[in-house]
Amino acid sequence: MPRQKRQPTTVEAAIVDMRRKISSRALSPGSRLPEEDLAQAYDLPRAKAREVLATLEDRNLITREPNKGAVVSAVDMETTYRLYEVREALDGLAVRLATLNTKPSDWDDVSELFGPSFEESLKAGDIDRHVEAIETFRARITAAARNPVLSDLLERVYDRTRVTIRRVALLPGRAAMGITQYRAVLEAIIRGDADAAEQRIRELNRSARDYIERYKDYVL
Amino acid sequence: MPRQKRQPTTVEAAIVDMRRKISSRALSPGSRLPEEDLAQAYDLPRAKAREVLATLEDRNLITREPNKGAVVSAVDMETTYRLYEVREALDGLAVRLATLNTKPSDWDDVSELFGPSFEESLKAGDIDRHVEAIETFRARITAAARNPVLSDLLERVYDRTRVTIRRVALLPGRAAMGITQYRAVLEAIIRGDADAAEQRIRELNRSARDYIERYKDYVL
DNA sequence: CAGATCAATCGTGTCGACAAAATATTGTAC
DNA sequence: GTACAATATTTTGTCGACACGATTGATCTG
Repeated sequence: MPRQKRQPTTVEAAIVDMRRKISSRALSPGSRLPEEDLAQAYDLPRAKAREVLATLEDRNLITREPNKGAVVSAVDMETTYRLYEVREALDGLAVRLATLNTKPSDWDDVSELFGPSFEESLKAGDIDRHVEAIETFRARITAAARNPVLSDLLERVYDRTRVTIRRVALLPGRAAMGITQYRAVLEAIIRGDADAAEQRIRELNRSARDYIERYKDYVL
Repeated sequence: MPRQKRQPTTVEAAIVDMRRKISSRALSPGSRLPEEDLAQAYDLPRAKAREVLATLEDRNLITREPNKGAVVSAVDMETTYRLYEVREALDGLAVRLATLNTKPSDWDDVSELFGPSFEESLKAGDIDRHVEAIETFRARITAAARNPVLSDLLERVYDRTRVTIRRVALLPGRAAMGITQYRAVLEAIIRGDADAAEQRIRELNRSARDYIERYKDYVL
């Protein structure tokens, strides 16, 4: 159950926060989510807490059963595989659009982020920092794509893969490989080569998916 | 407001039906959707009617304002354009997967549907039949792709383009062009050429989008 | 007649209460 | 101690009532 917080008070804010909590595993699969707890946590009336739950259910983040309540969904291997199939296509489009919509200097700060400090945080075992850099890059790509429909769908997919991403980053060799691949994507974007950029992020997703399949016992 | 129907009684059924009503313009943009009307129409308590509204809002089919209520959203040109950008990528993936997952004989019935009767229904001005054939084809593709995540996202996109599709089919020359293009897609699928099939449905979507842009005053 | 003010109405927002179902706990018998 | 039955508790489901905001229409005034 989420902890107290007296600020949000709106259904939208509660949904955003719950998505974050679920996709980051601050709430783990199987956790129960009583309406009353939600209502208290976000200072909402129970009717609105139910709206939040209905929305989360429609986003496939929780399942609800009549007279039993809501529990956080687990993501199985099959679904993860399907999520990555879709991600490959959507990320590809996002990167393509981002390349077409930006000029090289727009990526100066990301280049900085992907410089030596990218390896350092990894060597220091700071996975949080590593993942955060990647999330920043992806957020920038999504924004640069300037397609709200795409952003919306990608967020729905990310919400269901975020935890897996984190675990994949811990697998032997994966993070180092990721660094190389993300830099390759960024290089193509800066170079203005949309085809190459799309191709490279597709490869990146495929290789992440391969890792997940190979190490599924540790990741899921 | 939706008319009475004493069967569904479940939130899920109400959502499906409302999605259909909105995307088919049985409910036009700007229509108001009072909670009480929804509740009566589907024989639901008001609390569950609110869950339906919350879900429809999250799917971008309606907008709600505090103390005012819900109205059916209009889809503007900009959004339509973005929807088609995403469709191109998702349809491409769906067709690719469908090609890989099927054998030629799986498409016998669709071939029948896309035979001479395809032109006949158009010549007879039977747009409903024409559009229905296309929807059947797309449903088959989605099912053959065997990716629930993809199906889910595509439905969300279709819900927001369905009306436009219908109107595009009425534009001069578009339907005839569509017939050729859909047949080309089907041919590539049957031939087992996933690359060609994906390329062709992407072209199809692009050309539909071009039509929409050219005739936007009549379509939106 | 224009414009402001007020009243009535409609629909949402919120609360409280309780029924109904599922689950957990306790009690009892063997 | 186990198995089963009865009971208590928890949580969802539903209803009714009413406050509040927004909108509409009527009335009054200059």
